[in-house]
Amino acid sequence: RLRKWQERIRTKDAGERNLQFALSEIDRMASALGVPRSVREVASVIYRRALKEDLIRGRSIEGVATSALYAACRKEGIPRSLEEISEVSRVERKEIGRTYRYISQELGLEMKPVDPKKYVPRFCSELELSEEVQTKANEIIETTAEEGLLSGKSPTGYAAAAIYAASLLCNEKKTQREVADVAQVTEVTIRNRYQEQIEAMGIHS
Amino acid sequence: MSDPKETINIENVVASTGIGQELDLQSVAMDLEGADYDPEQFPGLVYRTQEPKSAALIFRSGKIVCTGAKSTDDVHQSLRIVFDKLRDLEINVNEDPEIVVQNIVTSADLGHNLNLNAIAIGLGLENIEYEPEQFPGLVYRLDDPEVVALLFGSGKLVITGGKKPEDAEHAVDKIVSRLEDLGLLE
DNA sequence: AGATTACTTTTCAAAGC
DNA sequence: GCTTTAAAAAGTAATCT
Repeated sequence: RLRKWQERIRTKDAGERNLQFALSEIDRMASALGVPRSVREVASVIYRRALKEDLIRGRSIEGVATSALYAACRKEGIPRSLEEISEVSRVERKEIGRTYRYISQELGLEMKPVDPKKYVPRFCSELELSEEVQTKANEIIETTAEEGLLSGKSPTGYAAAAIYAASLLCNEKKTQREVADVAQVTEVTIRNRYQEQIEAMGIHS
Repeated sequence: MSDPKETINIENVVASTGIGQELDLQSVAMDLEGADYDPEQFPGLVYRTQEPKSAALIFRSGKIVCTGAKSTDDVHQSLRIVFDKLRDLEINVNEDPEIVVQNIVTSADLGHNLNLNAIAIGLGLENIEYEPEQFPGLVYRLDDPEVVALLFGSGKLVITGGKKPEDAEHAVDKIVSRLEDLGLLE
C-alpha cells in the first residue's frame, strides 16, 4: 500500500515536471519568436488539452509543445511558418507538421487554412517596405485568391510573390533573393507564383 | 457534361497471398535472378516482374505481397509468374493460392478547377485536412465507401484505400454530388 | 533560367526490430 | 512506431548545366 502511494507521488511528480518543462519550452520558443503573451496562453491551453486527452503517449513532449505553439500562432491570427517554428525548436520541421496535424485532428481544432495576407505586415517590415506596398500586396493576394489561384499553394510562397510584385509596382523594388530570404522560400517558388499572379491581375511589366 | 467516372484510372493495386510453405530466402535469392534480398534492411525478398510490371515481396513464411500492378488482372498475372519462378526452383506451389486485394489506388479528373479553401469550409473543417504548407492536396475521408480522397486545385483527385474498383466509382459519385450541392463545382 | 531528381501526402500487406 | 514496395496527384526544393 505504501508502495502504491509512493508510485502515485512519483507519477504525479513526473507528470508535473513534464508539464512544467513543456510550458517553459513554449515560453522560451514564444519569446524567441517574439509573439505576444496571448499566443503562449492559447498554446498552453492546447498543450494541457492534449495532455488530458492522452495524445502525448508515443510522442515527444517537445514535439507536442512546439505543435501547440504553431497551432496557437495560427489561431491568434499571427501565423509562423513551420520553417520559422522549427528554427526555435529542437524538433525537426517534418515531425512538427506531423504532430500538429495529429493534435489538430484529435482535439478538433478546426483550423482554417492560413491566409497569405497574414504574413504581409511582418515580411514587409523586415524588408522595410512602405504601407503602400503592403496594401498593393494584399490587393494582389485578395484578387488572385478569389480567382482560385491559391488552391494548394503554400501561404508563405504566395505572400512572398505578391510582395515581390507589389514592390516592383510601387517602385520600391526588392530582389527575389531578398524576399525569398525573409519568407524562407526559394526564388524559384517566387518566380512561379509571381508569373501566375501578374497574369491573373492582367499586369504587364 | 462528361461523367468524371469515365476518367477513373487504376494506378496501383496491392494484394497479398501465400504459398503454404516456409522458404529459405537466402537460397531463393541465390537462384532467382534479379532478386533483391537484404535482411538487414528489410525481411522480405524483392522480385520484380516485367510484363505486367510489378514488385513482389516474398517472405520467409511463404507469404507474398504484390504491388505496382495496374489492374486486379495484372496482379493475378504477375503472381502467376512469381509462382512459376518458385516452381522452377523446385518449390511446391499450389495451382492457385488465394489472392486478396488489399488496396487500390485510383486517379480521376472532375474536369473543373477547385477552390480548395472554399471546399475545406464547405465540407466542414472537422471532416477534412488541408494544409497547403505541407501538401497541396485536400484530404477527405469517406465513410461509405471507406476510402480516402485527395483533392487538388486542378480538379484531379486520387482515391486510395479501396478494395474493389467500384469503391472508387462510388467515391467519385459522392464527391461530385457533395460539391454540386455546395455549388463548388465549376 | 531551365531541367532533373527527389521529397511531401494517402493506402496496404508482409516480418522483425 | 520504423523498415520496403508501388502508384497518382501538385507544390516545393536542391543541384547541375
